[in-house]
Amino acid sequence: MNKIQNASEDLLNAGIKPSYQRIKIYEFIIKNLTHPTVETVYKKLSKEIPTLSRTTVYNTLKLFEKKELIRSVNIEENEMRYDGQKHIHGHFKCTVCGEIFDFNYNYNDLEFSGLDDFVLNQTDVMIKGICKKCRIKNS
Amino acid sequence: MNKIQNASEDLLNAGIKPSYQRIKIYEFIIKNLTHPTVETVYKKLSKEIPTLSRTTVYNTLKLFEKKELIRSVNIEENEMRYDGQKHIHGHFKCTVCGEIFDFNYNYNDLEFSGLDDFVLNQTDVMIKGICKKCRIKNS
DNA sequence: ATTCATATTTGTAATGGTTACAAAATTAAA
DNA sequence: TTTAATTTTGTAACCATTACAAATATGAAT
Ligand SMILES: [Mn+2]
Ligand SMILES: [Mn+2]
Ligand SMILES: [Zn+2]
Ligand SMILES: [Zn+2]
Repeated sequence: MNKIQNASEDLLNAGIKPSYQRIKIYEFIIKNLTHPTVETVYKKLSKEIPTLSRTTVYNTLKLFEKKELIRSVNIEENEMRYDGQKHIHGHFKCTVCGEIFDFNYNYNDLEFSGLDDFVLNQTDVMIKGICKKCRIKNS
Repeated sequence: MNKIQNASEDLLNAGIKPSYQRIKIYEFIIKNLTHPTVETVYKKLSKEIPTLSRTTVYNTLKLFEKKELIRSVNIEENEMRYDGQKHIHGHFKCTVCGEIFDFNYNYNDLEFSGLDDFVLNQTDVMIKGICKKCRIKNS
């Protein structure tokens, strides 16, 4: 049922004016689902947009997140990462290679106690460990 | 079955030499279960230990975490928090008042897919929303 | 087309949490 | 007491992020 839309339409639907920079940043995020940092987005897009500013990337990604177009991933302790996938899923960080993997879990299986009358807006499940590749490499 | 121990014994059991500063920092963390920041620990203990250095607090809390005496909580995006409670529990951050609440969930209810042959070392469940007090206040 | 107001982008400076580092102080062994 | 090892301290550096104002782009009104 997902209507295929282009970047401009997505931005307009979120109430964001689709400027050139915003379209390019949005397209990068939804096409590169590797949880890139601001610096990664900036470096890659700078080749295409030589005048691009880091501040624009920071502000634009923050704007996208506020408008719920994308999500931020905070598993890295020092640097923010962004995620173009909006469906509920968890993140696994390999402490050896640093890569961040997606995984699925059933949100409805989670029962919380101690949060009566709280409003729950966003749930994040984060796991740290060793990925398959690194586990085998260091046999 | 938990044997009641004093701070020195806990530190020794973890392989940490119980210096004066380490004992005080450890006691503060296990007695103040409000997920304090480094700055909070430093400010409070400075009254008791006027010569205390921020660096000591940073290094000591990092050491405690590595030796699995305490846990770090990363739900605050800019500042690290520390937690003297080691049992598995989740963290809720109120986006209005900023307070961080503990909640319980059943770890065994969580079934992951996509992590076959991965080594899982640490799981964190974090929720953002509005706490009861703030929800009522802003009726 | 020109003027004007608004929105967006840009570059630089400042902020703030954290880390690096070496000197000072403490502890323990010889 | 010497000596070496450990711990603590204070300062400087680091670096991701934010603040801010100038520059640029957009769009409507005249
Ligand atoms: Mn993801
Ligand atoms: Mn806790
Ligand atoms: Zn790995
Ligand atoms: Zn609250």
